[in-house]
Amino acid sequence: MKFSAQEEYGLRCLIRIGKYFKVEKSLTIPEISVYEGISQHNVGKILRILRMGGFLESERGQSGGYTLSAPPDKIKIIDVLFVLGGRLYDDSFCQSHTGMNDICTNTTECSVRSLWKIIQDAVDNVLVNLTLQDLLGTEDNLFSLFDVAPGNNSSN
Amino acid sequence: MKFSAQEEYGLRCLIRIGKYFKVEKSLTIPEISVYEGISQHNVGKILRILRMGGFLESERGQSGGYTLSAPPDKIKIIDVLFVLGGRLYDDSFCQSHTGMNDICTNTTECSVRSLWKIIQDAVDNVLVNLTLQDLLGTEDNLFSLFDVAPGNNSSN
DNA sequence: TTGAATCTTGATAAAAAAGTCAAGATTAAT
DNA sequence: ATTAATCTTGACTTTTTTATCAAGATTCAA
Repeated sequence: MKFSAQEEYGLRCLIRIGKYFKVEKSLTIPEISVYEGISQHNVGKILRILRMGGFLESERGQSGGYTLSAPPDKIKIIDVLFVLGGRLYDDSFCQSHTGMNDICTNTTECSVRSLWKIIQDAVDNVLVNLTLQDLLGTEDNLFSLFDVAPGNNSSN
Repeated sequence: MKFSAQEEYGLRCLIRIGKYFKVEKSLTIPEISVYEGISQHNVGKILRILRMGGFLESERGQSGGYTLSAPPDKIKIIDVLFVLGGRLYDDSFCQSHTGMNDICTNTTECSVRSLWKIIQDAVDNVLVNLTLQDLLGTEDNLFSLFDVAPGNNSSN
């Protein structure tokens, strides 16, 4: 169970652009590349995905660059992650045999699918109200939303 | 955010073997291959991982095969998934700069890491008390553990 | 209108994951 | 002992994901 590089980099680029929303400054691919340590080509590729997903707007030309297509508190992280990396469990998978539980109980596949669905629900529950705005503040702000102690990295 | 094929197949193989635990029957690679529709070679590769992780025991020879190394209610799914596919977020990553929140707040990387950690915690919370035993029953049994309606596949 | 800076796109290359293969080692039955 | 059935291991091939490249299109300023 892993996040893809696209999810990691995509979210970082979006946060980076989001930090400049309130000063109405757009960011260029070279700028983001330097800030995030991702190659320009890769930044371009990732921003294309975010743009086509409706989260960014771009302007060409000498004074071009990328800006958010909506205020940070209107951009839902759950939607962003879906565009960047899909979902763990897609309901449509088992729609073909909804209610046919006699089949599902005999296949280990459906036991596993059920577990994936439960995990997906747990993740959705975390993300459902989370917006880009929540990721623009300090780390502490984010943790406090979920009652997680900031410095609880086990030992040390 | 995806589960790997190894996680999916590994869990299915483990559940399959677990279903025979109470009748004390071992399963062979060819049997599991047929049951789960996975090639024999791939089953062998996956079972090796589970065996080295301590969840399975194997016996060679003409009457050989695989059995659980412990009763299903003693095998924690969280441990199985860790061996099969690692974790979303590893605490050791940020241990090097615990408390240095002034750095973390300036890098988008740490905003994202914090989100990964929160999601990992949510998943752990689902898995912490889940054992293989819970996956051996019917689909309904599993859903009832988490208050999920069995037939809630949105529309249809 | 020329040039420089930018985004855009499809094709290509590199890396990682998944799956396959072949040869070997062990065991039990005959 | 011999044979047949099994697990074991490392190497190999294929597929998917990730990252790079090159050529093009757009915009602004001088």
